[in-house]
Amino acid sequence: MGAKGSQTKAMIRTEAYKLFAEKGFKEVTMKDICESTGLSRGGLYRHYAGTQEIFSEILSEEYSIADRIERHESAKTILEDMLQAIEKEIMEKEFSLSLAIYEYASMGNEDFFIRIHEKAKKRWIHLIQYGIETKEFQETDPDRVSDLILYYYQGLRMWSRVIPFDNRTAKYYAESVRQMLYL
Amino acid sequence: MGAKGSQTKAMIRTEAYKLFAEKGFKEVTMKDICESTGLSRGGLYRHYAGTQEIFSEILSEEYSIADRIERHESAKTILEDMLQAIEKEIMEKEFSLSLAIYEYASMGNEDFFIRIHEKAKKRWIHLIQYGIETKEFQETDPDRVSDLILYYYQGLRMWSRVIPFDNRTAKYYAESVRQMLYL
Amino acid sequence: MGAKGSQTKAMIRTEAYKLFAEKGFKEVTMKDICESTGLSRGGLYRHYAGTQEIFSEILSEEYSIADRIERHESAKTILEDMLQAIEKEIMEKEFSLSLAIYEYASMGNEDFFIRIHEKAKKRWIHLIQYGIETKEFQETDPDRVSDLILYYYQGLRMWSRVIPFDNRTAKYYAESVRQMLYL
Amino acid sequence: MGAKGSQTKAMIRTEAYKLFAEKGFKEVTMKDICESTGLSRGGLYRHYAGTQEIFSEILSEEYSIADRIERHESAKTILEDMLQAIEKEIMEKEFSLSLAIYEYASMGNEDFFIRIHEKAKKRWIHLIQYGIETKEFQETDPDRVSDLILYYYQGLRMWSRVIPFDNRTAKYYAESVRQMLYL
DNA sequence: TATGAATGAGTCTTCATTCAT
DNA sequence: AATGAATGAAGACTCATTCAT
Repeated sequence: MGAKGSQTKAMIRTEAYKLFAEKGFKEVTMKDICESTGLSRGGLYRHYAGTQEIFSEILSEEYSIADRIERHESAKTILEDMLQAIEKEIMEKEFSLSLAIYEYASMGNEDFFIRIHEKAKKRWIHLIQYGIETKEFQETDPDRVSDLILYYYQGLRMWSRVIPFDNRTAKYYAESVRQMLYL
Repeated sequence: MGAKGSQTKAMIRTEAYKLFAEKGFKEVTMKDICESTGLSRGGLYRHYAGTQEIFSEILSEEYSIADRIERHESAKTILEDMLQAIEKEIMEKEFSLSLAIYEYASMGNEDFFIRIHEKAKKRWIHLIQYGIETKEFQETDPDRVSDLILYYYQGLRMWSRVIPFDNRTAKYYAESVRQMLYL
Repeated sequence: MGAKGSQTKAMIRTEAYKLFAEKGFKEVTMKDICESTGLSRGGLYRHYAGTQEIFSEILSEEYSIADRIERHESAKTILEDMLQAIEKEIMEKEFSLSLAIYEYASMGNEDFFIRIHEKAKKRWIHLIQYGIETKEFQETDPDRVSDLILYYYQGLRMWSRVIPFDNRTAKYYAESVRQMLYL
Repeated sequence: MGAKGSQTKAMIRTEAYKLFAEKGFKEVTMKDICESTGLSRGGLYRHYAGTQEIFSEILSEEYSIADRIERHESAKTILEDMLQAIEKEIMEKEFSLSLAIYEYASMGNEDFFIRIHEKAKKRWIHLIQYGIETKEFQETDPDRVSDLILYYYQGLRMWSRVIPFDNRTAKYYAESVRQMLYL
């Protein structure tokens, strides 16, 4: 695969991302992607064998970005950075793959998401424990609180597609997390 | 519509429910429902014009049940009843329409769900305010806390389809809500 | 078949007539007729085995009426009566079965229409010959002129469904026929 | 669309023409056309979205041919050419789209035919006026006579599908028109 | 006679996928 | 690499027709 090929693949992913964000996973067809990219049937199939393959590459990209979050000094700084990132994501619902991810996961691709979820949970547990150690956070059960933080976030993320949010809703999230953690 | 007709319709809904719970909304076809019910194509269409119609009748049933929750004496009793109902629902994921509902809502049927959500939120706000008045609950912001309770629940409900929960996860929910509210 | 039965049949024909006039023969379904008459599927089938059967009975009625035209004294009087009847029919296009008849005839029922046409032609030839004898009409070829009169009429009748006529068009018909025949 | 594509489209039109001529518009299905052309369902739909689309392209071809009739020197020559073309068409009923056109027009596509009819009428009126000027034709009302010529032709054309014509019938048409026009 | 539930065949339409070019 | 024609399977939907009641 030469340089041109990987450029085309990247372009396909970019276009497909928009479609998945808009319509979820199940409703996007190879035909749709042909039309968005301007490629012919055969041309598209040369790069990707189906929507699953495209979507799973998009996800890998997504989550490798999610992993890139770096560590700062204080637990508080890290927390505030994370909250800010989440708030932004919730409000930019037009770019959210939440429906697509959920559909995809429900179609027999649970494993990938279990792994993602476990990773995310570990990160939160880590952070909470660290904050407790540095006396920045309350003494709480890190396992329980990370569950709350994660599923609350998932709930928000999902329904932001459906329910028109004012930014109060996103603010509440940050506030609730702070109340759970800060002294 | 005679007795036989409405029996058949009820049977169709029962079978369709299982399919929607299993595969979500988009993936269920009229053909699937034919096969599950043992009806012919024409026979099914005599009763329902499409999956949308069946699903929306199932939802109406569902939510009219959800509305039937009555009021008890103390805020605490009501809360515990609600938590128990939720816990049960999360663990019985095979009966959950969550994916189907989410897909259906995302397909241009937002209004119905906004209304449902508003109703549920009002119910929680009411309960929280009532608990504060009776000195059973802490002084909190009912709006914010009800958001947390609702979206956390939605997140759990959704991902319970995908992530294998131990009952710790459901217990955490109840515990977190209690911590947010009780003195 | 009791009195009630033949009443129901007559009612079915009346309703079906409207449908055939509106949509032609091919497009009318037994279901349509059920709905128009308010009868159930089984109820309708008890009386008629299909749209063909209904339509052919309607036609028999139609043409037995057409045959009922009586003879008057002078050729001129008879001609004027015929022209008037035709003019009326052309303008009342909403009651015209022309499309339905044409479709029906083209579906393997030619014989019936050939007979009808031959009868009509004979009638005109007769009239023209009679008029020539009584010196009311010009000496023309009755065979040729009756063709003109009949097919011109058919053309008008058909396209009156499609092309919006002013009554000039119908008047022209009468005028042309008069020019062909009168001295 | 490459050369192969437009060849296939032409082939589809050719085959569809035969079917429309044989069965009218309403009775021809995409499946029929698949079978005639030897194309698969998807293959056919790649070129045409439905019978309407195919038929309307066939009509455009038809009538663009009809428009191609050129002007000659004398009114008489032109008239005789026209009559000959018409006579030929009437006798070649197996190639006549008359039923199909009539059905199609009656299904809400009146406009197209009104325009066609108006054009044809204008052409006849022109010719008649020209013939009167050149003293080749009698002084008649061009409007009225063109109506006669056109609707007589339509009537003939239609019923030639149903009634077995001897060529006398077609000859009569020409003769009648001549009698109406020539001195 | 009449009802309306049910059947099954038929048509429409869309897609994933393949393949010759 | 890319095109776009073609396939065939799948699903939606409609109807004529039958049958138990």
